[in-house]
Amino acid sequence: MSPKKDLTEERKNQILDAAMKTFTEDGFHKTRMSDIAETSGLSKGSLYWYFDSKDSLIIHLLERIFEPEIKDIQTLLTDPRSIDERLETYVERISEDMVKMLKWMPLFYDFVALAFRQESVKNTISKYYQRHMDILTSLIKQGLDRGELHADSELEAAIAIGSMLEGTVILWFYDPDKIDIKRHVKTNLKLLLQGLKTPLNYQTLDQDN
Amino acid sequence: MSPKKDLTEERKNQILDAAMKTFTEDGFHKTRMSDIAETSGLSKGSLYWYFDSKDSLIIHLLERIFEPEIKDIQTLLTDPRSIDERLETYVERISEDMVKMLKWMPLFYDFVALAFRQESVKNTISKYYQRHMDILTSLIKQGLDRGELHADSELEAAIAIGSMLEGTVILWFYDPDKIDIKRHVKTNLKLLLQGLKTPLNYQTLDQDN
DNA sequence: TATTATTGACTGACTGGTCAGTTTACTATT
DNA sequence: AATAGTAAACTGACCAGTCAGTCAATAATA
Repeated sequence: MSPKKDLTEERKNQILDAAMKTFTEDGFHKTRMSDIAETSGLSKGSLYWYFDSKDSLIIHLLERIFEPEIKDIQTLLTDPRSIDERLETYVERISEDMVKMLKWMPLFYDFVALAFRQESVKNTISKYYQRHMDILTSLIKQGLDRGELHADSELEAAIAIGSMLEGTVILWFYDPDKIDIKRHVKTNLKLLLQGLKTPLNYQTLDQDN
Repeated sequence: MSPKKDLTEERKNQILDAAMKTFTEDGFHKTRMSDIAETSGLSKGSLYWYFDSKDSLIIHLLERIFEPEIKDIQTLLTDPRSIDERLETYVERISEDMVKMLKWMPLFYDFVALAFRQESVKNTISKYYQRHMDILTSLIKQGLDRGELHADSELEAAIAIGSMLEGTVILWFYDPDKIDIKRHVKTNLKLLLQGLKTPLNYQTLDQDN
């Protein structure tokens, strides 16, 4: 018997959209709640009707960013193709997501910096990272079981691919003109797969030249 | 002649030490100039005697962090050993530096986040990244010229190694218990070198797209 | 009318940077 | 050796704002 139609979802989205935009453009710290209010078309009081605090917006935004990305790649676990092909598809999807998210990078790095001081932010980010790595590790495990890849452990290989992905974005940030994320992620993966296909790759390195 | 002994260097260091400590512990934004004054044992006015602003402390701190690291690895360019050995030494030194710097990570990520909004911060970070990559690229070029490695370009290979290094730190942050920076950097490099020693590894890449 | 939704003026704690004035440590003069 | 002179080094109260969050009043709806 609500006396008014429930606008909660719509209003929350209005506010989160506005927060995402202003946080990205002006930075989390410089952004005022009144800026978000103005951008969202609501009043400052309404922001506090739907959200507890400025900080609580962070967690909700992080979830909005990560959730769709994860769902997308989960399908690869039951894909019938070879590991090569699937890993290639995996990093392709990830790098496409990354490129799409490039515009939100300033926002994301504000949050990473905050994660060092706020347990809740750190936990949210780590949780999604964990789910990513789980998928990647499962994929590689399948490759090892089938003898398509060679590594001491699926985790080691997953870490190699995972750090390559994360690192490429950082390098892009440091030097956007020189780094083409999609292209470099692809060549970097080939290099790693080459290594992962060579038996004995973790033993001593010196063979013929 | 100056009527007083020049204390500039000593005082600047006092202030930068205090800034580094408080920025790391409390974050750049939460740290007050009065906190730095208190920690340094000087007054707030003195801070402004030696530095223009709170922001200008960032640039000076970044330089203090990066400069010694760069000088250390430059010696590898004229080292007579094989590329394998030198690259291994390279990533070992870098990862040792990284481990030493782990305690300053919160500070560093505050600065990375700031780099998105402040050209001067971004330029300082990019400049040092550039110098790192130049050294790495030269090293790899030597390997290609001698036929010890195979890649389309020394830059591509340097980017592969560079992103792996940066990415491993990120992964450590997301999951410090699972990631051992020194160990994973080492195994990740082995994987990449394995790929870089296999001829023709970039062959089929530039066709599509 | 009862409940939910919305508003924006208001509060009070907080801060980067300033500046008028003080202290310090050295030099020059006697 | 004592004194005066001097510029650098230093101080901290103060200013002019800023902002997250509150709340009393009001609107809209069932």
